[in-house]
Amino acid sequence: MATLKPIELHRTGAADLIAQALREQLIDGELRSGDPLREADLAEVFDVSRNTVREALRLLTSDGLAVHEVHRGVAVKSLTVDEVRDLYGLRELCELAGALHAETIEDADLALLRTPLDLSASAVAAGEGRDAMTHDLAFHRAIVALARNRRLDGVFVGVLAELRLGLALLEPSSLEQWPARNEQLYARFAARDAAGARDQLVPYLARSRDELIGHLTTTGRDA
Amino acid sequence: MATLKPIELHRTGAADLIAQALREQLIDGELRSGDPLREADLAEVFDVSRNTVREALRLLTSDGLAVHEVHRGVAVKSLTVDEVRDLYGLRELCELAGALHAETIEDADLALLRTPLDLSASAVAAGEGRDAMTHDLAFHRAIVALARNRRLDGVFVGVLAELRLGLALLEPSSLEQWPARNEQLYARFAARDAAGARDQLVPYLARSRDELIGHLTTTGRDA
DNA sequence: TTCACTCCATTGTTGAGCAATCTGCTAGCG
DNA sequence: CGCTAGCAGATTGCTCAACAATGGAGTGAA
Repeated sequence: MATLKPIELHRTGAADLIAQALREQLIDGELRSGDPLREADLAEVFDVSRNTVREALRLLTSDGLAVHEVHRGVAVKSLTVDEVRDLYGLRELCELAGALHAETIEDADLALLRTPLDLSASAVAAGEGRDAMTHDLAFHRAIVALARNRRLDGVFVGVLAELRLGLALLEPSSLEQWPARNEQLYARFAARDAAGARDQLVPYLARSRDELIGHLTTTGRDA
Repeated sequence: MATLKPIELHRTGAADLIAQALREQLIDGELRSGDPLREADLAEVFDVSRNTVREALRLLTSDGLAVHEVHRGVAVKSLTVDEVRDLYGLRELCELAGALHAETIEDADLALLRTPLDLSASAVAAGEGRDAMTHDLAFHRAIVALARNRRLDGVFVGVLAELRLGLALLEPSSLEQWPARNEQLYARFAARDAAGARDQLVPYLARSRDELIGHLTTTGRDA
């Protein structure tokens, strides 16, 4: 056994692949809130059977990214203002749980915070809105990961995925202030200052939330 | 329009019904961790097609109640010790979020805590282990509901559902101390004492967690 | 306008079928 | 005796075609 192939640890079926493809179209904004996801159409696009599409759609709906009404089909979820509020409440809970561990953060973990921060900043500079957001959210995921609770991580990625439904519609210009704010937040972690991180985080999230809510209420009933 | 029929607000398809039936068998302990869920068998039992069973199984796996390996099928999830630890960590987060609101709790909310408490106590007295646990968990759900965040509620019910996979295997005798401990907890809420509730809750959960972990490690590798 | 009805697109579910893959058994081999 | 290869049965992954059930849009009459 000269060389071993570590690939394909987690093989996935067609339904999972399609669900993932749809997820990516969601965060790219190619699929907008409210768009119907018709089984027959998707079956043709992905060249699979309708049954397989149905499985993929079940996955999306249980992720909370789509809604399913009997005999009326599946559509991309529309976030209401109340839902955004709840999502941000949960997001705050997750991130604060991570921030609690700022006291005892190790250098290796600090590096895991640093990397997406830099990537996000350069993406903002390059005008790559989608990448900027992806890396920004990775930064926050790294914060939550400090709590070392995989289940919590799972909840958080679910929250972010749903938030992205709305976040995808924000103007790119609103991203420009993020690097500076993230940098301030990072400084609190680097200083092992948990209370400071907390005090930084709460208004940060409140501001982000209000921005999204503002956008939702001006551009239309919901997103 | 003399009489209106308020039923069937949320109609459900066959797949949802089957998933729900399986969920109930899980909490009843009729299905134990590790049991395989074979498509053909279930299709015959529920008298539906294999495709419909597959959809139901997708739902269960995305609930975290079952695991799915490609070409090897679906089986009832086995909780590892690490997962139980993570689940309790998340559970603590949820319940503490609710306990924060003990200061401003209203009488109506207090009643919502009281009812499941009494139901649980009488179920324990009657030796109805399953009902006792159901109402006990409803009590804790009511605590989380104080945070008035539906998304948080959703996370919490998911956590409880997974925990029940292990909880179902506990001896009924270990339930007997619960009413007294719940009563103490309730007293803190009735006194609008958030800090007291918090100090009561943390060791409560730690004890419950250790009991479950102890059971897991003695009776077998995992649950 | 407002029903009532009809038609059509879409979903819900079935059943059969085949390829891919896993598992346990058996035969052969040292 | 132990070990490996390979065969056979069981199970899953996915497809396809069909039909029933439902919702929505359009049509026409009151």
